[in-house]
Amino acid sequence: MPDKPDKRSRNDHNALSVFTDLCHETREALGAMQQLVRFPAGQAITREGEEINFVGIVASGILRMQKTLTDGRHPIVGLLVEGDIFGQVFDGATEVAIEAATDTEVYAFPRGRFETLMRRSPELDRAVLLNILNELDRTRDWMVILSNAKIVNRVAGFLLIMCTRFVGVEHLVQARRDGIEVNIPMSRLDQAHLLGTRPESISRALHALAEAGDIIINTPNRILILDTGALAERVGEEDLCSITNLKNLLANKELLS
Amino acid sequence: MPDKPDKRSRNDHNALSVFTDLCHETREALGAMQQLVRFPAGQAITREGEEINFVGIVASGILRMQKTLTDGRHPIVGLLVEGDIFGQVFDGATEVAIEAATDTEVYAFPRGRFETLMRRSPELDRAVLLNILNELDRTRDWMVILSNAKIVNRVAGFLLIMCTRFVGVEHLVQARRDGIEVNIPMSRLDQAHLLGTRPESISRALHALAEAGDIIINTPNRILILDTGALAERVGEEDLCSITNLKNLLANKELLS
DNA sequence: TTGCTCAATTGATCGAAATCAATGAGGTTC
DNA sequence: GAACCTCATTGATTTCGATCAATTGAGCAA
Repeated sequence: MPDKPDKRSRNDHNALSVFTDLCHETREALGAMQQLVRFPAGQAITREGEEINFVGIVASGILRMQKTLTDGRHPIVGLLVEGDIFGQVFDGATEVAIEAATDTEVYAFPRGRFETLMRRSPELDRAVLLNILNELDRTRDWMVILSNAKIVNRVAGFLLIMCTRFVGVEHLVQARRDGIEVNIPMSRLDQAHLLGTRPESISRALHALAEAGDIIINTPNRILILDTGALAERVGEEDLCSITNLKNLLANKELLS
Repeated sequence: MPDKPDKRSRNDHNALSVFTDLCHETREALGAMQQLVRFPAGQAITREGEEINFVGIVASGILRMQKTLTDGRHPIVGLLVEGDIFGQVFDGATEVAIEAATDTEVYAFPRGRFETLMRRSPELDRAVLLNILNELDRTRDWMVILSNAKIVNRVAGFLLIMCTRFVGVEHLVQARRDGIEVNIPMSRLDQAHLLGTRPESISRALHALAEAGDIIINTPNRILILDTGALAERVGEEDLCSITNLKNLLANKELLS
C-alpha cells in the first residue's frame, strides 16, 4: 500500500489531533506503545459482545458500528473516522460490532497500558472523555435525522453530516467552485442501514434532491452539494454538526482545492 | 408536596446509587454541597445552548432531552430518570433542551465544586464516565428502534425500553400475575416525538399490539405487557437494554408486587 | 348537573415508502 | 473480448403512515 504512514504530520483537526494537547511525556508514552494495524474493507474488527484487548484510534478510513438483529438486519449506529477513539474503555457495556467500511488504518494501544496511562495523565483521561461526549452528540444527531418522516430529509441530513464529519479528511470532502463535493464511502445498502430504510429509497431520494437542484450526482458516491442551506432546511436543524463550519469551508475554498 | 425527600435510603440500583461505590469522604463532600430542587411537569430546566451552573442528578420523576427544529418540531433525544446525571460536565458541546416530563426532584451540585471534586476523586470521575457511557448506549438503542420502518415495532421497542429503564422506580413498573404493568409518564404527543411519528399512529400501534394479544391497555398510560418475547421479536433486538433483566423481574414478582 | 377543555381515539383520504421485479452500468475474471 | 457479478437505478404495485376531520372520554369549574 502506497499510503504514507506518517499522516500524523497534518494534524489540523483530525488524525491524532486528539492528543496534541497532551504533554510531551504522555505523547512519548503513547507513541512507544502504538502499533499501526490495517483492515481491508469489509473486515470485522469486533463482533457484538466480544472483548478486544486494545484501544484503537482511526488513522485513516472509515469504520462502521452496527448492531445485529434477529431478523438479519444490521442497523448502523455510528461511524468512526480519522481521529476517533474506540475500544473497551469507552465501549463499556455497549455491544456493537465494528467493521471496516473502507480500507482502514488503526493505531492500536494495548488496553492495560493505555488505561494505566489514563490514570497517570488527567489530560489523556479528559481527551477520552471529550471523545465520548462527541460520540454522544453525534448519536443524538443521528436520532434527530432518523426521527424525520420523509426519507429525502433524512438523506439531506445524512449528506450534511458526511460533510461536517469528513471535513479535512483527504479525498472525502473537497471544496469546488460551485459547492462541496463529498465522497460517500459506502454502498447504498449501508446508507439505508444507517437511515432506517432501503437502498431503493436512498437512490430515489438522492435523485429527488438532484431534481430539486440541491445537489449533483457526479458518480453514485461522489455528490456535489450545491446548496447546504436548502439541505439544512430540510432537516430542520440549523446547527447540525455545526454546519457553520461548512460555510467557513466554502468561504475558504483555497484551503482544500 | 408530600413526597419523602429521603429517597436515598432505597438505593437498590437507582436514586443516588451511582455514588454508592464512592469512598466515605467523597460522599460526605457531595452531601454537603447538594441541594434538592423541584420542577413541576412541563417546566424547562435548560434551553438549547444555555449554560447551566450546576450538575444535576435526578432524584425522582422523568426529564426529557429534546432538540428544537426550525419547523417547530421537538424530537426527543433521550429521557433522564432517577439516578441519571446531567449538566455541563457531560453535556459538553451538546446543545439539548431539558424539560420536566413529570413533576421532578433533582439534586443539584454547584458546577465548579463538583468538577473540583471530580479532579480529586478518580472514583467520582469514573462514575460520571460510566453514566455517560450508559447514556451513549441508550441513545444507540433509540437509534435501533428508530431505524425500524414499522411504527408498531418502534412502539414495541419503546415499551420494552420503558420497562427496563423504569425497573425499580416506584409506581412506574410493577409486576403482575399476568405480566408487567408499565406507567408511561408522557402524552401520546411526546411518545410520537420520541419515536419520530404522530400521536394518532402511536394510538393505533398500541391498539394493534393489544389486538395481537401482546399487551392490554388498562388506561391510556398504564400498559400491561403480556408477552415481552413477542415485543422483543418485533424489535429484532434480543438484548435491548438487557431484557433478560425483565425476565428476572418476572421470575421474582414478589420483589415488586 | 352542565358545560368546558384537553387528550385519546377512530374514521377516511392521500401521499410516500416498502416491496417485488427488471434493467442498466462498471468492474473483474478467464 | 466475453461472460459474469455486484451495485445502482427505474418501474409497478401494495402497504403503511401522515393528514384532515370528527367523536369520544376524562377531568374540572362553575
